[in-house]
Amino acid sequence: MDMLIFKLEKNSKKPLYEQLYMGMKDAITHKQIEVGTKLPSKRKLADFLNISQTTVEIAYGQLLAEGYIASKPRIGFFVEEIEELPFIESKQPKKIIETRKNENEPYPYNFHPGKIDTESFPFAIWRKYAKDLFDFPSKEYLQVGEPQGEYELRTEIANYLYQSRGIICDPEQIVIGSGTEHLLPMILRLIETNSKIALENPGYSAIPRIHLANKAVPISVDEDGLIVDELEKTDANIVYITPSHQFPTGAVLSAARRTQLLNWASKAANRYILEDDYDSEFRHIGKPIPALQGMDQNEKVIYLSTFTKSLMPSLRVAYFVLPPALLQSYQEIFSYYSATVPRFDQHILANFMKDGHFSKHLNRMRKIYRKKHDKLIHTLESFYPNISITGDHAGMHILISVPLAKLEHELKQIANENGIAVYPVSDYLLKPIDYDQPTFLLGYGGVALEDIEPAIHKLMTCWGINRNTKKGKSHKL
Amino acid sequence: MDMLIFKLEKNSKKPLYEQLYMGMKDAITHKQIEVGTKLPSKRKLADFLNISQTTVEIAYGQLLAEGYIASKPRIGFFVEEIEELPFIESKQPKKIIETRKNENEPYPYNFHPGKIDTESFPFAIWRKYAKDLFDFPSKEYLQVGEPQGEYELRTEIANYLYQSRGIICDPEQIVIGSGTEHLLPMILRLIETNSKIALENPGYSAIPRIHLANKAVPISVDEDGLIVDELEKTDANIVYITPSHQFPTGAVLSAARRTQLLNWASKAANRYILEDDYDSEFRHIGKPIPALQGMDQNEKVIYLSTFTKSLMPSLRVAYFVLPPALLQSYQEIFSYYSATVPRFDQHILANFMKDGHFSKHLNRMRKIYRKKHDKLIHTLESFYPNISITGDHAGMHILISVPLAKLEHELKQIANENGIAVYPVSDYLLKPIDYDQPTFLLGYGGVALEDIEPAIHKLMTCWGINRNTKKGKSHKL
DNA sequence: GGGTATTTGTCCGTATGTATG
DNA sequence: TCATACATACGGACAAATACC
Repeated sequence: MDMLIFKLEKNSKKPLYEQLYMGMKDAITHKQIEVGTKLPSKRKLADFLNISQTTVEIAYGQLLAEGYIASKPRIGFFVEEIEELPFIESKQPKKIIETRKNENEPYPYNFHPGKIDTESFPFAIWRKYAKDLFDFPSKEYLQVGEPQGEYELRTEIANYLYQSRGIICDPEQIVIGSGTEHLLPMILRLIETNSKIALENPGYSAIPRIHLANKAVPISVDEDGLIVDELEKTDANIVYITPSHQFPTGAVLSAARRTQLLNWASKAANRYILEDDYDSEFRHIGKPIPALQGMDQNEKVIYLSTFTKSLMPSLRVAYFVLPPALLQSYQEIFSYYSATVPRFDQHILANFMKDGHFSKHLNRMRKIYRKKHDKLIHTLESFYPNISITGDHAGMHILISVPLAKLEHELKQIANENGIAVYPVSDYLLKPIDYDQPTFLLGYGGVALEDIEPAIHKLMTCWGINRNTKKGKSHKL
Repeated sequence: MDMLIFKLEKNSKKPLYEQLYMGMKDAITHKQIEVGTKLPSKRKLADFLNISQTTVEIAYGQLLAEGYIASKPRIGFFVEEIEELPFIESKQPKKIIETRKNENEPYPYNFHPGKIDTESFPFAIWRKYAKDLFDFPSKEYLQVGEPQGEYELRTEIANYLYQSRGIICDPEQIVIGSGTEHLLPMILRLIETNSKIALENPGYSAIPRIHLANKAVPISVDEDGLIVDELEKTDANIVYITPSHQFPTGAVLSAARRTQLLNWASKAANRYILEDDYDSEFRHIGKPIPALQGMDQNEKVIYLSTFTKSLMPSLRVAYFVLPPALLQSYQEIFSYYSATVPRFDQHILANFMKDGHFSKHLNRMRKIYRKKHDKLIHTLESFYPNISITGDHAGMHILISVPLAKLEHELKQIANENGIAVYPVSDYLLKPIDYDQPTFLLGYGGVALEDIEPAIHKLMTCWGINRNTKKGKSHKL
């Protein structure tokens, strides 16, 4: 062993013990030191290398923990037999084709309806809660958690739903999962294996694309929301609906339609309403629209929501609230499932909510989105009065219809080439609808406030829509 | 209308407009105002109630937004037609079943095969990576990520698979998701909508329980793993298999069966093999068993694995590796999906792996599990030679068969009452199999090293199995 | 039938208390 | 502590529909 030479650089950024540890580990794995060899004692090696005993001790300790060497107290350290994972020599050199998508946002102005404003996220607070959790970690949090999600988080969600949406529910009724898309199949399975689901048209496009293409029934939407008359003519037994702010048209399900829908559901035991309340937090005019669930006397509404818009999309926390009558069958069927959101994230979020940071954050974001909304509406109305706007008042996107004789995807292409991403409403159609004019979603969540006006001007310029310099008329409600 | 009396309390904590809104909403829903009635004008009502016009205006605006009333500009507000709400009298009052599991571990000795050793998890290092991520957070990480998962993590997984399992794949082939249970339906959909899946019997019980109950075909398992002859007699086109360490029997799929299985798959275009390599990291004797995927020349193997055993169950990170031929259809079908693991966790894990902590941790854990494994085997063999042990050599659990004339669930019950959790093999049966003797899974991941011997003694005592005090024979490899 | 005053919804500016940072 | 911003509430300007003479 005295043949081994370790290159230790005192000025390296790597600590000395790590250099020593790496050197010895390499020597052992490359069989430069025979198995069973006694290593030099801490004192000897420290003297030889002109470093402290402690440094050697740390390096040896690390090797010991990982099983490269074994310690015989008062005798010495000995090299262990290694069964490290084998390096399988492959015939061809390892070549991994780099086909990675460009991470850089290709569109300077991206009006994607799913983007949120990231400027105001309270990273510092979030980090504090993450840090707190790991500072005094519960080792139990490493193990698999409750299938419905952590009880602490479900409690906070129940409180939040009561205070902000008037929904009275017990944490037991809540099921947490990573994304609406993954909760839906659970709900479908829960109700009936051969359920037929009705969807809004246009509507949230991921739903039909995911599982249900063949069984999904499209139902039209007008300014009062889903046309329940149409639903009544189908044989669907489940309806997926966004009553507070129909996606993407922004329609609010009217009171008449609400009762009609609840009546429809009450007429058969296997009929259920899936209420997706995805962005109820952001209503720019008046109070939030009450949830359908609150009117439900017959346990026919399954309330579904997420933190995607209200906190961040990347956390992937969604949840649903089961009517008590469905609880038992849920527990029978899904006791073998496990919650899909990491437990640490669930507890970070739960603590974040518990201390009131979530509602504060919501208040902050409401203001920000309202400002962006107002700016966008104002820009469009002042300069482009020929463009009709629908679906404002709430959420993080609007719909615009432009008086042009081109196809939506042509206009989208033109916009894209000019660095602007817009999203044709036809992308959200389950069944074709003839729109009088090309219609697009403009999500303003991901566009900076100061970028909104320039972005709109650029968009209209590339579409060949002239700016109306006359002082625009005012916006009608 | 002048008959209606609204109780407005100026000093109430509820704002005036909300009191008015609630009052009118109640009146409308309870049919106290007839449909079509013209409501009093803003000014009239404001005068009458001695409040401001604006207050009335806001209340009317809210009712308008929710569709209880309609506005005819310059004429007035009119009550809309609303159906009566149904109310189905439920027989029993709604009561929520309090089913929260006791958070405290009810079993001092829990041999659950899914439990891991939590004592050695490097919380400090993990916290450091979490902290680093939030110290200089990329705001982009709040937005939705790539559907397949973060490229950085997929790169690390590809490197890891190459180095530890000899699997050559591109990060593009990897899809990350929260748990095997959620990735499986994706794979099934990818291959064929009407796929029929064959499962090992006994096998990972969650699989059939989750989606596939009616379509799943059980295939028997012997000491050489899945009996491929049986598979060939079915019309299944997908087989889910754990070749390296069959769950739960521990059998290794023999070389002969491997080629037979690959040949089976090559005989039809829609045949695929799902190789679940869930605990290949922990093999206690000899080199790791090579992955089936490495033998596959025909792009018929979809490799599936997770960090559940190797890191922690609660992180919920699983992934699969698609053969290049399936990549395109994946991207067509699932481009609208989003990855189900929070981006922050993905990056923490990626950085953790990048800096070598994952392989360090694996080396450390291998050593720990081997010690527990050896202790468990040694205890059983020394003191209870009548108990036959199978499925050792790898993973984090073994199977024991006890020479008792009782039913498995009776024995389980007895054990539970004595504070010991054991898991009958019948829990993992898709189709009943007659075992000569009651057989149980003993997972030693979650039992402390020093608890193993006392736990076994206590278990055997409560089952009435006597300790053999003769010095036990040595364990045969 | 035409002119005018009134009523109406809509829109806007502003004062006050309160919560937020 | 102080400044800011917002929710709430108030009064009034405007234009369209209506009623009245």
